[in-house]
Amino acid sequence: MNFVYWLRLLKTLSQIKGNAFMSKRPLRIADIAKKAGVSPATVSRVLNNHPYVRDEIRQRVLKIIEETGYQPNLAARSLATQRTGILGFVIPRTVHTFFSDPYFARVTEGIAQACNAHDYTLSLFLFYTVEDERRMIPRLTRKGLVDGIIVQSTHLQDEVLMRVMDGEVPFLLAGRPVAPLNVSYIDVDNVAGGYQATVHLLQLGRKRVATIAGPLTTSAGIDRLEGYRKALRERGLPVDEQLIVEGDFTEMGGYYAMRRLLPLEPDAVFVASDGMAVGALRAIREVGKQVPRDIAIVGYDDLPIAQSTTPPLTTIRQPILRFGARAVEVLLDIIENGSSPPRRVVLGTELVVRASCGATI
Amino acid sequence: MNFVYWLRLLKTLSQIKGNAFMSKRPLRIADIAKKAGVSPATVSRVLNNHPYVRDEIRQRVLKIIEETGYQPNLAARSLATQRTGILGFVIPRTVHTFFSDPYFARVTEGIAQACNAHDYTLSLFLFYTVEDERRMIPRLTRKGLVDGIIVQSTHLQDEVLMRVMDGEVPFLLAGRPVAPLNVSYIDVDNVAGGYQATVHLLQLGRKRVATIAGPLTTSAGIDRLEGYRKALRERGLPVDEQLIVEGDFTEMGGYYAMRRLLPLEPDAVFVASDGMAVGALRAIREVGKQVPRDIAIVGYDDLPIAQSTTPPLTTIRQPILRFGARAVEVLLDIIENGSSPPRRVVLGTELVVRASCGATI
DNA sequence: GTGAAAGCGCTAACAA
DNA sequence: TTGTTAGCGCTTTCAC
Repeated sequence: MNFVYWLRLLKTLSQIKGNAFMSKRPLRIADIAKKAGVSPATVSRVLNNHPYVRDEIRQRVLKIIEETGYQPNLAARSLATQRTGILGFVIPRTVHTFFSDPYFARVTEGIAQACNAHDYTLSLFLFYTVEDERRMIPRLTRKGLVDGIIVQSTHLQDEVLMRVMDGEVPFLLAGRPVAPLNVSYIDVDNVAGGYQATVHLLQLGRKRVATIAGPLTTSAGIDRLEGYRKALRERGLPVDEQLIVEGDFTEMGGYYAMRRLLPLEPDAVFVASDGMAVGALRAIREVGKQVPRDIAIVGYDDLPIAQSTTPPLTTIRQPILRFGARAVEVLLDIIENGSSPPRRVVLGTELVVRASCGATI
Repeated sequence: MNFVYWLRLLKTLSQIKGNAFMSKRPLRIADIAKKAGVSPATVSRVLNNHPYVRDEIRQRVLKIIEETGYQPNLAARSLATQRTGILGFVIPRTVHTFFSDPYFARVTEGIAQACNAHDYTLSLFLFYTVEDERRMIPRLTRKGLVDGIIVQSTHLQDEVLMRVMDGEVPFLLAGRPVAPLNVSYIDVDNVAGGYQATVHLLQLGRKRVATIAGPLTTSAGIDRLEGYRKALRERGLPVDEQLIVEGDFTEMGGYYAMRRLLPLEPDAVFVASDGMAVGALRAIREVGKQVPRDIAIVGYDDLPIAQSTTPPLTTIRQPILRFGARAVEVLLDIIENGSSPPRRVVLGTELVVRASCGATI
């Protein structure tokens, strides 16, 4: 019994059993048409919910589709319609916190849910090296792979953004671009968020309010800091540049930023992300100071972790899931109706008071 | 100047500037062929690195492709080759911790990196509702969308798994299936990991070693607990079922599990994930006990957070990134060479000693 | 309402 | 080595 014979045997067996070991040829639209005694065009109409199909025939076709488990071949459909039903979510190389910042997992979830709801498939493009970007971007930006792209906003002049802008595929930025580009974006009102947080601390009577900012190469970092400055300015308070330390949205970054801040004896800190706030709490605990008694803390994001720190974090809630969902909706709108004029969607934030700010609840 | 006129103007402008505002028709292979004075077939050969193309011609074609920025239409290629160049990563609805457990973000990263390296695109299928699954699975399991699927292993008899097994698309389970199915999977040696952790605690002289297990509906939960049992058994120690508490891989779950354990006064706990360990540490801190003096802790995963807890976590390191990378490799192998015989890949674990176990380093 | 036929843009077998 | 040609499976005019 030689190998080829054995292979053929297996193949036969698998066909008899009808399992997928070596699968028979998938059904095509023509097969369904024949079984239903209609033309492929009619089956296609049924598939795509076109009007002008006699109801009796529609039912007959649907029944056969149901019985056979027929699924249209998506590659063929894409070729014919010039649509793939896939949306891309792109994280440029310069966003190195995709993993360490739970924020991104959450946004991804929001986008995924919205894709499910709108019957789109989500493709994730995580770039790590220049080589990754060089190879994948050209595909991404040509028709035939994705119908639209959500690009995570990042450093000024990021190459990914430039090339996506230059491409043929509709796109939307997740996060305001740092430079004032004429593109569509969706963002959270980070200035308002930073402002809310800082005002809250000031209203609680704190005198030396410091901030651990996000990376000042990102609009989120810049805007939250701007909100902080605005709050001080409006109340006629001086902005002490020493009390502003830049972090990188990671726990470690928050820890080290807080260590730099501690000798300056702030009595409150607005930390521009919950992740960094966790690190800041650790730094404070290590020197034996108490939160909120000695130092009050307000974070940003309202990730689940904010409820589990000791003490629980007062924080600025971003509607992260809704952010992802809206991003998909806006992108679909752009795909349908063109990218002009650019869409600008800004979602609001909300102060969530817990224990770390020292407010009596 | 009415609206239509204005639109037409913009369109003209955009064409002059050559930007993508309203893009001209993308180039096809025939256009390149004409410019190069060869046939489409030759261009195709160049594109696909076929031999038997005269070098001079190859260069000429490549030059034109370069100049024009031509990119082949992927839908058309997919239709012709019956390959899409897309791999799917599926998270069934019953895995509700995709967001809260950083483990998944990490695995996703590993898979994404490997996809980049192998020139595949990654599609993410996060299911939340039965409805999601009902609608998306049939697509997923028919040729034309993805070339292969990585399915996150989950509860016994999960519907997703059943339907993927029944489909036409090659697949690989991430995580041993709970039931002994005749399918390919990749897993970490969780029994060995649980064993290592428990033995370590016993060797440090701990007498009442408890465990916070993962969900016992998952193979990871089951196997890590089995490792714990095995360690006690081998040393002739009794397994006190009271000292085994089931968690859910979340921080909250770890917290509550530890609260149940505290009255039983264990002097050590093997916690089956770092996330749960963070919760356990919090519960211990709240009752004023000290780690590792009163209670020693060993976690599982070696996520970055393990380095930032107080005290830093001794833990079992899983090669998560490598797990994702290997998963892709094995899946590609299955796609190339068929799913029979089933592949079984099991990666090793490693004990990382930090402070929480009380070992003098 | 329905069917015939012409693509969608690429690959691959076959012929030259 | 290269070109010709026939699909890949679906949608969509256009005619009936």
